[in-house]
Amino acid sequence: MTTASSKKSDTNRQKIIAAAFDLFYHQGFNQTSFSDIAEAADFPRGNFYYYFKSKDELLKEVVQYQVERIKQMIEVWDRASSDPAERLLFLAKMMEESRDDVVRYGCPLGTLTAELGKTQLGLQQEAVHMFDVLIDWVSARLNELGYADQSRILAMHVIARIQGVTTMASAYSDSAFMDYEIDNIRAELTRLANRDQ
Amino acid sequence: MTTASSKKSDTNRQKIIAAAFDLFYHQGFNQTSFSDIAEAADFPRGNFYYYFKSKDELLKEVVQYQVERIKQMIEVWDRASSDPAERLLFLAKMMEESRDDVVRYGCPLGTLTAELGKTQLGLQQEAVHMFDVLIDWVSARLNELGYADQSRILAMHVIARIQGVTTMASAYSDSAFMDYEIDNIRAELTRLANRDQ
DNA sequence: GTCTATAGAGGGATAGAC
DNA sequence: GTCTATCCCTCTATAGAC
Repeated sequence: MTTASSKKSDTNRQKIIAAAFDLFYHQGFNQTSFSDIAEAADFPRGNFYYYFKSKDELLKEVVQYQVERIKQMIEVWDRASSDPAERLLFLAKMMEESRDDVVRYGCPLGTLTAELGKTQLGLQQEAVHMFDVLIDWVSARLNELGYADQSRILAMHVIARIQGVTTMASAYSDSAFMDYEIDNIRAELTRLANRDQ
Repeated sequence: MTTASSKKSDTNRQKIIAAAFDLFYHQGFNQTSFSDIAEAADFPRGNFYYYFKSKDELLKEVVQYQVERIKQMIEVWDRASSDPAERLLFLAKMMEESRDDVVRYGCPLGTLTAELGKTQLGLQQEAVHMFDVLIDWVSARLNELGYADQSRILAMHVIARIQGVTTMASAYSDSAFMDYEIDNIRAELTRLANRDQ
């Protein structure tokens, strides 16, 4: 069967992937067991291997799921404005909306790639695809603003700024610091947009 | 015995703590087993509980060990200059010196607190003491530069900048980005020192 | 296609011989 | 004070009943 099917097992797969993403975020990848996932997604523990070849395979699908979610988020931004400067400011809005989760658990992208970077480099390379989507988009906007060959490293700089904020805000459970830095980042995005190159 | 002793068991303790710090950094806390530590510090696995009550207890001592090391690093900086602006620039030098390790494994402070923040908040609070030492010191220097009540949040900002760089540089194994951002941070430290408040 | 049972390895922690 | 042996638990993964 080559066409997309919509069997019950497919919706189960989706439930498992969504539950796994939340658990990886809240507990870490290596600290999340099949039992945890089975309980959260409400299926028998042993069924896992009917849906996925291995835990690594699950991670790859979780990453793909999150990549799609990030792309959808960006599509919403792009529909809301066609001005590159305005579009970039949605990064600050994203930080505001995820504030409480970030203060409690850190950034789902940053903490996952950091964990996997220790001893699971292959999986880290998969997880980095989540960052790629954001960086590609920021880079494209900066390119429109005239930054040309500097756009990619500046995009990484912007994402790094955000990562630093999430790390310290969650280390100290400090929402006020997060708010303070969201303003700082909004200001830097505005400065980037207004400075002629 | 109330006076400090220097038995063989004390040097063994130190060996274990140093080995555990390296392993926690390279593998993560929860991914490091007693077997790993015993092998690295060359002592029998079962002896662990002669030296430490539990793995949590070991972590606390590892944090204290690292706190002392950071304090020693700062003492060297303070001896090398008495000018607050010059002193702050040692943060950039620190990044240069740890560059290769950071690109490979991330920041030992940031990745440890991020891991523990997921499900071991008590241990995270211990680990954050490592950040406290740096932030207190940066804050004191900014205070000398006239930032008064802003000095603490600006100190957190500076450390957050560094954290963001380590996260992205290690996610992408990108030394060039790290170098680029070390220059950025050096520039920001200089700006902070020169702007009158 | 769904589930139970369990294998096999490795984790933290303990008891007790020397 | 040092080390061996081992307990009990949980983990990933598999075999095979239904």
